[in-house]
Amino acid sequence: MRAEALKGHLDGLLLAALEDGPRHGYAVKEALRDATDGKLDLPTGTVYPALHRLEQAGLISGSWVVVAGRRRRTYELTEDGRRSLKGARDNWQEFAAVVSTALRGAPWPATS
Amino acid sequence: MRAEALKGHLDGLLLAALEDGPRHGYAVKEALRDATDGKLDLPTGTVYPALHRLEQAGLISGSWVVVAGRRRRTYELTEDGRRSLKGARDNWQEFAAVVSTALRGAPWPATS
DNA sequence: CGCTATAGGTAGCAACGCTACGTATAGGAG
DNA sequence: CTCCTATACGTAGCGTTGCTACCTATAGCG
Repeated sequence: MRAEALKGHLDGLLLAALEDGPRHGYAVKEALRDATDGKLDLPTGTVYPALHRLEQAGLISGSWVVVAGRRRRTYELTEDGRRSLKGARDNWQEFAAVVSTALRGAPWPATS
Repeated sequence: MRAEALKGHLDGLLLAALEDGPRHGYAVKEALRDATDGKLDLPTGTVYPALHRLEQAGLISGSWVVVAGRRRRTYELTEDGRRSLKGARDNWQEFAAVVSTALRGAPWPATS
């Protein structure tokens, strides 16, 4: 998968991974990997800063938990986050439709 | 459409717009707009630099033409461009499938 | 004569995902 | 006991890239 391809679509994926309950960052990364059959294996340097952005934006809220001597930052969706996820899904639908149409090519208006 | 959404997907769209014959930059912009029912109305500041990039990369080749006293830069796909377009379509298919899957959410692995 | 559509262009910016690191603990392999 | 891997979090800096805002110029119409 090309590096730039994800730009602007990552946030929705992260929100979706938190939709059915709280998860910590590493688990989000794994959830996305598992759900996509390994095809979406995000580097941690992508996941953590993105989660920080989302928290900053108020779309998720995080809290520290200690499990088996390891500290975890657990995130859950806020109400805004839920709304944003819905918006992200709608946007994706439209975006995908537009790109699919334009990429398919035909029928182009006659070449002038 | 969110600004960042297109990142990494523009090149394929431009190549697709040139698939069935040479077009100049402005016509490429119009072709994409018309083909997507006005939903993909790229600013010229996006189109022209992108075409320059594609020419630089050897995916399209351009030449100046004068039509009705107006100079036009007409582009056509190179062989590399045709290959790249094919690759872009394949990548898009995979990318769209992955994002659609992850965005849909279910079924996530059990929350640990 | 002014306005719009057509046609091309650039400079500079902002966003954002990635690479390459660094820290630390738990647990199994040897 | 030690080493290695998986788990878990983090940041600095970079490169790409589309966009905003602007500029130039011609054709054609009111």
